[in-house]
Amino acid sequence: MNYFKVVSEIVCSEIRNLIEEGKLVSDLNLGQVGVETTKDPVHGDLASNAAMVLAKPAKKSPKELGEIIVDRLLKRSEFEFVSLAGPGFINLKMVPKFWTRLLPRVLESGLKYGDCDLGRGKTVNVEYVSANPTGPMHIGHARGAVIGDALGNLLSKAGYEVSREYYINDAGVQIDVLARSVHLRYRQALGEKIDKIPDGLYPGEYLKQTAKDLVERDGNKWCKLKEEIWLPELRNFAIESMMSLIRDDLTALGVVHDVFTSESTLVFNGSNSEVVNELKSLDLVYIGTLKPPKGKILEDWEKRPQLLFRSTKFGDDVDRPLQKADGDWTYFASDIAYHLNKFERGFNSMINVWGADHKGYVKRMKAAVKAITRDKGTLNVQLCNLVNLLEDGRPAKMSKRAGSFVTLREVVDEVGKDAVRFIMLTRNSDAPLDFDLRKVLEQSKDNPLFYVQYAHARVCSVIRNARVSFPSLLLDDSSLAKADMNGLSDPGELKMIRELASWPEVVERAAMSKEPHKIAFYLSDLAASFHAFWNRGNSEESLRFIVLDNPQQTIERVALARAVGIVIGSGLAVIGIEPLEEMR
RNA sequence: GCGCCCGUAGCUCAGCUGGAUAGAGCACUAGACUACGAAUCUAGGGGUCGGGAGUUCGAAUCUUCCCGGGCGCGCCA
Repeated sequence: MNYFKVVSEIVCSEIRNLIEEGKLVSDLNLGQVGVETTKDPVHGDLASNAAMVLAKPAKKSPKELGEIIVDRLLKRSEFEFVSLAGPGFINLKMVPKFWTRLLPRVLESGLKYGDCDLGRGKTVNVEYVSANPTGPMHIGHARGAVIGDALGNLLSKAGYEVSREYYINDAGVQIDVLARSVHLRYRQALGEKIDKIPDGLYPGEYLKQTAKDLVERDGNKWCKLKEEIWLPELRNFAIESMMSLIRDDLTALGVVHDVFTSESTLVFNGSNSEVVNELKSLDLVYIGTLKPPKGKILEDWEKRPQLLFRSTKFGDDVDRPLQKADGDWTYFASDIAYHLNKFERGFNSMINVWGADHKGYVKRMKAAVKAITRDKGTLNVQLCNLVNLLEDGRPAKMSKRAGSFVTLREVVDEVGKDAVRFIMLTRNSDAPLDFDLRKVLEQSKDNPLFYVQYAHARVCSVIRNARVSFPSLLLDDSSLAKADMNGLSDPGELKMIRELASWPEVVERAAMSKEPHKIAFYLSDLAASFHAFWNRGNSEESLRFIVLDNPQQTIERVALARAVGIVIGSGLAVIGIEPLEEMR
């Protein structure tokens, strides 16, 4: 149920009637006809562009056509007024009842209100976080984690079957480095004196625990052996240990995944060579030499023939190497195999949430997906930009522990997971974001999470107080849904209802553009309308939610408040936050 | 040099995928509490939407060229 569509359909059906009656030419395409909200209330609630977009094909001026359509719409009971304005807008003001009858629907649907069938049950794979298993997560990872998680929630609200996935990059040389770093800490744990972590190894203290766990499991078994002997086992042990760290971090943030796919498993199964053979058979692979990039000095550049994928055939700027000089597959080759693997598991539609530093990688990956799925699969990449961690407007001090950065865990412990989640969604994902550790704890409207939660808490407070003032009234959702809502006619009330009415549209738009931050913006707006109306009750008692001498009005206002609460809850659910009943 | 992203109020940003007089918050100014929780709200000033040209009924939005900023640019992941 999306009222934009309802009204748009009313307009279209009247136009179709006019066509049938021969008053308009028959070959009009109504696809562009729609309605939108108006900025200025004097223009009514909604405005349709019908007269403007159809003027040319109808061979009439927008004004002429508009008058014909307006004439028809005036006969309908849904509108309080219909008028032609400006360059040809058809302004529509709905009768209050059109809005108020929405409330029972919200109350009955509960948190499901706003769900839509945009996805029509189609499956979509959302891959996010995929942080290298070489250490705990930091605040930058958290942004991708939250965006991916919220996007998953959003798409499933919009009717998609969502699978959430984490790709474990456990095959590259960085894992060897990790294993060596663990071995060093391991020897240290067994009493060897280590003065300084050599360059090129991970210095993080978190590896001490991993080493301790290894000692506990295996004693000094790996201590004196050659690297060739211990490397494979320590790799596995280290990956396991790091992934358990990361899983703990994700849990602390409330981020979930359905599937964890390991790169090394794919490599081990030969998926990489398979996929390259596949590309060869499609004649998309050749041995060639790339030109050195211009405008960038590469000291160690040498001309070298390489195994290249013809990504330029699919819109990339240059062809891309699949194999390294030492014969290993490039990360790109693995990634092609991985995306084919996703496709073969039934995901035609794939979304990856990546850090903005992977921007240069997007074209080649899209090209590869196009090639390997023979254009049946689509890849969509959501890039997320940097997070600047601040403290009172200044860059936050880095953790004192050597070789460490501010970990996600430290931030979550400091401000809570809900604050992290909400703030991560207060900016478009590809814009850099300031995250101020002080501000997110402030109990003021500077802090959007607080502002939204406060509105929800006030809703709960209204209901609690109404039960005390009117012990005999039934104020559960289904009873409220039966109330006659005709008393709701104040502009502030109707504004809130219109906003509630637009929630399904907001969900649909956010899902279409894959921008979960739009949900956060919407919630702030809705909260503002609620706070505004609330405050008018301070100076004008008749505008309070609870009107002591008027139980009927109280019921209707409580129903409205409750509906606001439901929609806030529904939006917070997308973001992954539990609404609060009180804030004391 | 090439590719992508960005430039909107003093600051931080929205702007519903081309709509009417471009909007919020912060800051500034002036107001509203014997409280349905004032942790909030109301009002006011503040703009050549980086610049020029184009597309059309109509452009912050689309095209193009400049200016300014960010990121990326074999064998790292």
